[in-house]
Amino acid sequence: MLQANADIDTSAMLTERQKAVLDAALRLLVEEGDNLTMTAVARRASCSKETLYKWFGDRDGLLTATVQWQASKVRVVPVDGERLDLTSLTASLEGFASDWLKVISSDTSIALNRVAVGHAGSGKDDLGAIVLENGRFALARRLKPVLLAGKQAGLLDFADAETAFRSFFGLVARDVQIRLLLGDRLELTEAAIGGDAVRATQQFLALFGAKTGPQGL
Amino acid sequence: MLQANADIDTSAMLTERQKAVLDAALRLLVEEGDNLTMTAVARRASCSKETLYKWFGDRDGLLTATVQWQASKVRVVPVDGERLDLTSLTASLEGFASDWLKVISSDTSIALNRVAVGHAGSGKDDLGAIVLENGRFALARRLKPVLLAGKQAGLLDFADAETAFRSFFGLVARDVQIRLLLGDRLELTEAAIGGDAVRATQQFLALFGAKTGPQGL
DNA sequence: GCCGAACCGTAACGTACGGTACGCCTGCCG
DNA sequence: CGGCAGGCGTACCGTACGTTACGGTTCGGC
Repeated sequence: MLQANADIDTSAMLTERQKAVLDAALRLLVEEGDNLTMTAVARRASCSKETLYKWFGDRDGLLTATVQWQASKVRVVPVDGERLDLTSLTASLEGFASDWLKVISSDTSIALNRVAVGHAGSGKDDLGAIVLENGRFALARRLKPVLLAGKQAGLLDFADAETAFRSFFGLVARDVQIRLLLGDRLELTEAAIGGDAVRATQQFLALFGAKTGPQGL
Repeated sequence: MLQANADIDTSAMLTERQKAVLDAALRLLVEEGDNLTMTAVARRASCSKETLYKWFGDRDGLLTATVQWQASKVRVVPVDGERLDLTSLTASLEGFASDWLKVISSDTSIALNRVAVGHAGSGKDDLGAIVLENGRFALARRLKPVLLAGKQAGLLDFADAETAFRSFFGLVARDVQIRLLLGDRLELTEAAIGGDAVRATQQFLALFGAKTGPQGL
């Protein structure tokens, strides 16, 4: 389930003009939320509605193209799972936590998640699946190799990488995402994010750190 | 901020008929999502649209009344913070975790959160604030006395009840709520919820349990 | 039995918006 | 230079839905 083949890179077959149009739609989505109109997109992008329909089919097509376009912009570099000690593992986890908090508190992420959640009710399109695939599941794909390497190096101890990841996810995100989506003002400064990242990492290490660590004497 | 005086009990000044109408609207909200029409509500509730407008002002008024009505139905009993030992504290925490997972995975909670998130973008009404107030913040109000009692009894150790609560929240909910809101199929059986509740509680105790516990010899 | 208020059912109105058609301009190709 | 494909701007259509108006019905009070 939840395949949604959202990982095939559709951004390759987009002309520069089309990308510009999608960027305009994205900005408008951040400003207006789901109640953006085709006319507004056309005006903002300085193109005609007919072009929008020719390129994207209908309104839902434009929305999914916009979401996929944003997703394609944050492709990530695979981590190099080489020589791992406790400090490098800690740094890596803190980096993931900090990045993730920055993402989910960004304006565009909030706007995208809002429309995806709204559309998830009436299953017209797969916005929810796309967002999930490029958000939470992409994060898991990136983080799990690190966790497994940490286990291999004897630094971490867990039975299942999936459950370990989900606990890390919970420790990092806590109630932040749902509060932001529900409109709670909750300014996350750079410093607060950094603090949360080290706290979450410490807690995760306390839960899943191997008993036979460097302090094992 | 986020006051939204959503805790004044408006359900007292509702006639039985009005409650029935709101129940119909609620069921319809679960089925149809945010795209429910006034006509549909009137038909389902066997009342006239004129009555809907007379009672609730406009569509947004009906929506907020529905959300508040649902919120008023889950008023909770205050816990008795008496004689607390580790087993009773554990049981209490597991109860909170299990209840919370049951709530956020229920159809009505998902539907309500979906519309509230959708409306949070364009601040026409305060659905997001209401849901937040009766969801996450109500849980905090109920749980914090337990945490403080646990600290008082020497069973827990934390500096700030708020941050301790948020960690507990993260350990319990993890990625469940956002996945459900985004439409991920994710059936939580009674057994799975129970297992998650004990796991989350154990992890929380591992993080915040006092070092000088019953095993302190 | 009668009155008025509340309410039901439904028809009607206004508008916003998705979707389409058409005229015009511009740049490319032969 | 003529045609033409692509694209802009805009006017237009159809429809769904929020909102209002109105006639008919029930019901409590005198």
